[in-house]
Formats: sequence, C-alpha cells, structure tokens
Amino acid sequence: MGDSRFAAPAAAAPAHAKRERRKQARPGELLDAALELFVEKGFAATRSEEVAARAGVSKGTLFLYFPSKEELFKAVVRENISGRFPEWNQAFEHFEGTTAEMVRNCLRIWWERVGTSKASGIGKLIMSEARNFPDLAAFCQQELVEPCEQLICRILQRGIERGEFRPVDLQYTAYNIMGAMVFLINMKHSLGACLPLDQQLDPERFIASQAEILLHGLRVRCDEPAGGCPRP
Amino acid sequence: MGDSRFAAPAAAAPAHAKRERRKQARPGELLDAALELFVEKGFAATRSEEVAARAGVSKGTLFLYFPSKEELFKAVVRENISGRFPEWNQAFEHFEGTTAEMVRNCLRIWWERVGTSKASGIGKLIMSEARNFPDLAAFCQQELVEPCEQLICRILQRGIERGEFRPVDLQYTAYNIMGAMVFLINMKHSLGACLPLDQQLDPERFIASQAEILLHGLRVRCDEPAGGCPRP
Amino acid sequence: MGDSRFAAPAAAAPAHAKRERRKQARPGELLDAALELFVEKGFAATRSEEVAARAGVSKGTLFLYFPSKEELFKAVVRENISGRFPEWNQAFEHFEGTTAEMVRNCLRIWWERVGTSKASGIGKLIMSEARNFPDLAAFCQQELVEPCEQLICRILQRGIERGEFRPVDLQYTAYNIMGAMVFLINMKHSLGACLPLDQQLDPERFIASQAEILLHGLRVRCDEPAGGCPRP
Amino acid sequence: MGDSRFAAPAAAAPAHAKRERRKQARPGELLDAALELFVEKGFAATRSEEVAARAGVSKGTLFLYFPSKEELFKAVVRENISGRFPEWNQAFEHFEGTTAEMVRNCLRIWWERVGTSKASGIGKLIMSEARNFPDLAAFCQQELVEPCEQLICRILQRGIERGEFRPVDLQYTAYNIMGAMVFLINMKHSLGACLPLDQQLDPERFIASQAEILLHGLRVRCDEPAGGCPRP
DNA sequence: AATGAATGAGGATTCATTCAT
DNA sequence: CATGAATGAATCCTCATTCAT
Repeated sequence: MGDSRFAAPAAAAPAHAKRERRKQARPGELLDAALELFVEKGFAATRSEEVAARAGVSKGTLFLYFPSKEELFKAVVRENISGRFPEWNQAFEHFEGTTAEMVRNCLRIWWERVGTSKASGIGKLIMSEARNFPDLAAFCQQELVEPCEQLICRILQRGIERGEFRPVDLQYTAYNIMGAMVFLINMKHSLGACLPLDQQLDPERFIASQAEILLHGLRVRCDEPAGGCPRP
Repeated sequence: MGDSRFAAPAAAAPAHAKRERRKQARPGELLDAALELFVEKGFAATRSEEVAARAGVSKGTLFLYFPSKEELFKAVVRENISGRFPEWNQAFEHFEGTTAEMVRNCLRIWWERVGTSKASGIGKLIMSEARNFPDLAAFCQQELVEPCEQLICRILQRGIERGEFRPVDLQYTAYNIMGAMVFLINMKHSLGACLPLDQQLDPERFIASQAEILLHGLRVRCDEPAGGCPRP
Repeated sequence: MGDSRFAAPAAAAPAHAKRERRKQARPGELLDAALELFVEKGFAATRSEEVAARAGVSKGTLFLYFPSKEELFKAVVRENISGRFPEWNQAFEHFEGTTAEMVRNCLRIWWERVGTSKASGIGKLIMSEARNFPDLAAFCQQELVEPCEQLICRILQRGIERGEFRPVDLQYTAYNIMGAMVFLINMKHSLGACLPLDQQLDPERFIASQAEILLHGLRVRCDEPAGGCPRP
Repeated sequence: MGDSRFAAPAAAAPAHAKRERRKQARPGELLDAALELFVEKGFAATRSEEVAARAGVSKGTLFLYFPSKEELFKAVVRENISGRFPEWNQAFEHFEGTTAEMVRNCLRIWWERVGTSKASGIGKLIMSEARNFPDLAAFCQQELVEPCEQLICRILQRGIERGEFRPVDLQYTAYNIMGAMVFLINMKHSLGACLPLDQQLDPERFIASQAEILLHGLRVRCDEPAGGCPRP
C-alpha cells in the first residue's frame, strides 16, 4: 500500500536530484505524519504545525503540498483506503482449501497487512470524524465498508454452498467479523493505547479466537469440529 | 439514567418553585446537550456556546456550573457511565431461565436501555477522545469495559457450569459480544448516521443475529434446541 | 453626517445602561477608526488589531461587530457615502441668489462639511482600492460620483438657463470641479500629508481660486461683475 | 521612457548575445510588471511572486535584481518619474505660437506621452502609497509635482506677460490643470477601470475640454475667444 | 443567578525572503 | 545566473473564559 503514491518518474534528473527526491517523498511523509496525529488526537485537536514537525518540515511547507488542513485530512483518508480490495478479492478467488481456512486466513492477513500498520488507525479516525466530513463518510462506506462486507459475504456463501457452513444471514454474519475487527482496532488506537501493556489484549490470540467463535457459530453439526466437513 | 444525578431535595421550597426546579435541572440539561454535541462533532470541534445554546442558556451560565469545557467533558463521561452495572449484575443474579435466554436478554435490554438512548453515544465519544483524556480512559476501562466484560463472563460461566455451553475462552468470547455492541454503536453514531435510512442496519435484527451466531457456537449439541438444554 | 448611524433607541433600558451605550457606539467607533487607518495606510497594509486598538477595544471585539476585515471595509465605505446627496440637492433647490454664488457655496459647503471631516478620506480610499473591490467601485460610482456630477450639472444648467453662464459642455465642466475636489482631497490625504505645513496648500484659497477661474470662464460678458448678471 | 534605463553597452558580446540581452532587459521587465501590478492592486496586495510571474521569471530571480519588495517599489517609482521635465521645459522654451496653443499642446502631449502609457499609473500609485513611503512622497513632490507646477506656472506667466491671459494666482491656477490630470488618471486606473466601456470618459475630449475651460477662465475680455489676443 | 460584551491566547494560513541545487 | 523548495514571521480570525451589569 502507498508504495505507488506520488510515484516519482523512474529516472530522476541528475541535477536537483536530492531536492527532487525530497519533493517526491514529502507528500507521503506528511500524510503519514498526519495519519498518526489525527488518529492519536483527532482532526480538530491536531495542530497543523505538529503534523509538519513530525514530518520534519516547517509549518509553511505543509501548505505547499496541501491547500488546507481539511484537504490534508481528506487526502489522508483517501490515501489510506485506496482500493486494496480488488487484489484481496482475487486472492480468495482461487483459494483451494476449506472455507474455514479462508476465514482464518482472511483475518490473519488483514491483521498482518493492515492491523499492524499505521493504516489501521484510519478506522478509528473515520468513526471519530465521519459526522464532521459527511462526504468522506460516503466515500468510506463505498470504498471500505461495502467491499469488506462483500468479500466476507462471498466467503460465507462459498462455505454454505460447499456444505461447510450452515445457512445463515450473510450480511449480519459478516458484521460479526467486522465487529471483531472494529473492536480490535479501537482497542489498539483508543482505550487500549491508554492501558498498561499487560492489560492490553493479544491481537494474535484475539484474531484466532474470534475466528473460532464464528466458525463454531457456523458449524453444521455440533459434534463436528468447527469448520464443518466439506461435502464429499 | 440521569434520574438520580444532582438529586434535588425531595420537597422543593414552595416559593421560587419553578425557578428552583430549573436551577436544579440545569446541570443535567447542560450535560445532555454536551453529550449530544460531543458525540456528534467531537470534543475539540464543539464550541461551548453551542452547548449552552442547545441547553437553552447563555454562554456564561455554562461556566457557572462547570469550571471549564474540559471539566464539562469529564462530567459528561462520568455521568453517562456512572454505575449502572451494580443493578444490572443484580438483574442477572436471580435470573431463572436458560443461559441462552440470559444472553439474548442481556443484549436486548442493553439495546433498549442504553443503545436507543443518548447515552449510547458515550461509547463512540470515548473511543474518539480516549487518548486526549487518559485519566478518563482509565476511568472508563474500570467503570465500563471491565464491569461489562465481567458481567458477560459470569453469564458465559453460568452457561458452561450448567452444561448449556461448551467450554470456551471466557474473556475473548466476551469480546465477541462487546465487539458487536461497539459495531452497533458506531454504526448508529458515526458512519451509519451519514447513510440514507434504507441503508442503515436494523438494530433488532443485528442484536438477534449476533446472539444466534454466538449461541449456536456455544451449544453443546446441535440437535438440542438453540440455547442448549438445561441439565435435569 | 453619520450622526444617526446605528441610532440607539431613544430611551435605553435603565439596567445595562452603560454597557448598552457602549455597544451601540462600538460599530461607529470602529468604523471611524477603520476609515482613518484605511485612508492612512490602505486596506491591505492596515492590521485589524490596529483598527481595534484605535477604537479602544481588543482584536476580538472587532470581529464581534464585523465578520471579517473585508466586511469592515465595505461597511466603512457604505457608511461614509450613504446618501448625503438628497439633502444637498434640496439645499440648492430653493436657492435664491446668483448661480455663481451657488457654485461658490457648493464648493465651500462641501469643504466644510466633507473636506474637513474624516469622511473626506473616503475619496482617496476608493481611488486606491477600487480595483480590489469592484462591487464597491460600482456602488461608489452610483452613490457618489454620479449624484455629484448631476448636482453640479444642474447648477451649471441653471446658470446657463438664466443667462448667467455661457453655454458649455455640462458634463466635462462638472469634471473640472470634481477634478479640483479630487486634487484637494488627495493633497490632504496623500502627498500633502507628507509635506511640511508651510508647503501645504491652503484649502480656502484653493477653493476660492478654482471657483473664480471657472466662473470667469463661464461669464457671458467680462465687464459684468464676476458671476454674471442675471437676465433682466 | 524606459529607453535609457539600465542602458546596455552599445555592442554586446557576440556570444551569449541573446542571453545577455535578456539579462540586460530583466530589470526593466520586472519594473514594468511591478508597475502594472502595483497600480492595479496596490503595493501590499501585490505578491512578489505575481510580479516575477508577469515578468516571466521565477520568484528567486526577482530578488536577484532587487533586494526587497520595498526596494522594488522604490525603483518602480523612481524609474517612472525620472526627469522628463528638463526636456519638456526645453520643448517649451523655444515655442513660438500663442500661449493658449502651448497650454493645449502641453496637455495633449502629456496625454500622448504619459497618459496613454503604463507610466500613467504612477500617479495613482503614489497617491495610494505616499503615506506608507514618506521618503518617496518627498521625492515625488520634488521630481514630479514641483517641476510640473513650475512648468505650468511658466507657461501661464508667459501668457500673462504677453497679454494673452489676465493676471491670475499662478500656483493655484496651475492646480486647476493638475487637478484635471489627476482626475483623468484616476478615472483611468481606479473607478473608471471598473466601469463598463460606454460609461468611461473620453480622454481626448476630456483633455480638450479642460484646456478650453482653463483658457476661458484666463481670457482677458469675455467677448474675445479663449486664449486672448497676443499683444501687437 | 443569568447574561452577553469583552478579552487575548492560540491556531490556520500567507508570503517575503533565503539558499541548495 | 536561475530556480523553486523551504522557511517562519506576520496576520486574520476563533473561541474558551471572565466579569460588569
């Protein structure tokens, strides 16, 4: 993610090389700094100067790249949401194993790729600021929530079709997983961030346990192990 | 909720009765107004004057009751968290039915009593502001998260002890329920509040489906009716 | 002029009397301070805080009365232009003497009433800022330039009709008088303000001499006393 | 005007010829751009970058030629005032015709040479900024106003001496013409610039009519045509 | 007790000026 | 020489808080 943003021309001019490289990197550095601070303190409570300072530049420079604090915020959100779902969908298109495995994988990969990265904060950020930026809320709903919901629904559907899962309300079952994700994100960036380390929850264990809870809730027969036995 | 706060003397002086009643009610009205606005826009983006206006008083009056915006915020949080759990715990102390029924009841009652009230916003509010008010975060952890977690754990424990539920990781299973609550609250006060009505999720259906998924996963045997069969 | 602006209700409430009186006076005081400073330094080079300071209030107070520096500017212009012409027109409606006397009176009264007041600066101000505030320019053209032009034309017309003046190009003759006014205003507020006192021009003498040049040029016969002889 | 400023060596080195020519021309191009913009928007409201852009160079280059915006401003004024009067004075030294003709010529030539050029804006500029640059004001008074006044006075003197004009207050009569010039300049660069074309005054006609008004005011006998009859 | 006019510290934003390339 | 990225002082404006009425 973010690797391709503001992509510099492959071959930079030999002169101005250093400055040019800085210039190419600036927006990304500012977005990263802004993301961190907005997640930490919220949009209104973050001073533009802090963002600049954390990105290692001065106040004025920030406004060279983003015309206003508000536009910076929008850029932060857009940048950190930008379509990761197409590749994800594909990843699961050709999956061969059991659907239970898909569910477990899905959560594990999400945690590795998103949850442990700075981008995980975007979730908390949006929840906090959605009502102050309604157009961004709509954007997130379309680009983040709905694709996520659909991906999960497709996985659940596959499990049901293959007889691994009992038939359930797809949408609201997807919300079960999404609720777990939201909970984890919030524990990481809100309350949890204020807790002493030994009281914080263990993300790996959390991910694993939530998957198992769901899979148990989906099993066809109770004496089977969670994840069901695919039809012969 | 809120019924007992700043409890007025049972019998008001007959003279000045109305004014007296207003005066007694002021702090509560301000807290309500503040809660609404803080949930809507966040702490920093809410102007004290707006709070006063929504409570129907003037700017100056707000500061008669709360020494600063920050203290107002803390009062809002404390007010809306303050020990509802003792009574809740009791409510479940003497419960007679199946544990599955307890779980369903617990969620349903929570939704009715808290979820549909203004106080539901406190959850979103804390998630947004926790890191700006670490002492409040600790307070919430103690007064809100832990009691909630414990209450759920006790219910789950009961189910396991009575053979209704298979043995599970109590804490992380509790988190599954809490995740659902958090998700619901957030859909109500953040993203969901920006969605057209027909796209918003149905809270009753959400509550019911989350309970069923969990309970199905907890059942000891699938041929038993949902919620397991209490031991003879 | 300006005496009636933001007119306070004749009888102020007995309570809050002092503050109320201040409040009523504030906008006028701010407008006066702003006019002075804008004339002195120009719009862009005047800091809002200076305006506030000269009006004896703090920065914040200024914005209590005018939503922005730009609105303050517009108010200053409108305030100092607002229809003084109707009464002027009337003043000359019923004039009995020679038209030469009218011309002299007109200039003399203008100088006394406007030229020596702060409002005289408005002319310089508009010339300086017209292109930055095109809508104000249009307003001034309508409310200031055109009425002035028309008033002078009517006077000249009277002189011609009564045989006191030779027939002339009304409009461009009016401009000659207006040019004198503009010159005088500019000498007072621009270059002249930077000159040592003994080099500054004498307004009375200026007014008188401009009138005499014009009137001499307008006379029908030179052996008549200046100002021509009304037809028998 | 501008022809002799920063005069380049008559023969440029053959190599780098073009670049050299550019380099020599730079300051002049910057001064022209600056003049235009300062006249249009005023000193404070003009951004240095705009000046550079209009001159077709970059921000940095501007400061290569002028150490500060303020110095640029002073250079603009000096450049556009620089002694044209000596030659003008001479031009009229050996004039043969009637003095009325001199007056008419003087205005016509001024309009052609100055009024229609960019340099005409300098008048408006100085009026607007005099008080912010008192030393420039003094400079203009000496180099612009006084020479102008003196030139006109000498012309009037000649007319009087030759019996073409009646005796008048030389200085204040000179102001009559100067007022007309100021008025015309202001109509061109301030209010007039905001007016629809069909409402703008006609400079040729204005010049002609102002001359006639003055000459009528100077005539010795009213039954003579303006301009009087030179003594035999 | 209640008001709302006044304050001024604080934060977003602009822009003259510098300097590495 | 020329550039334009970077800077930070300066300025507009907001809003929590005070206090005279």
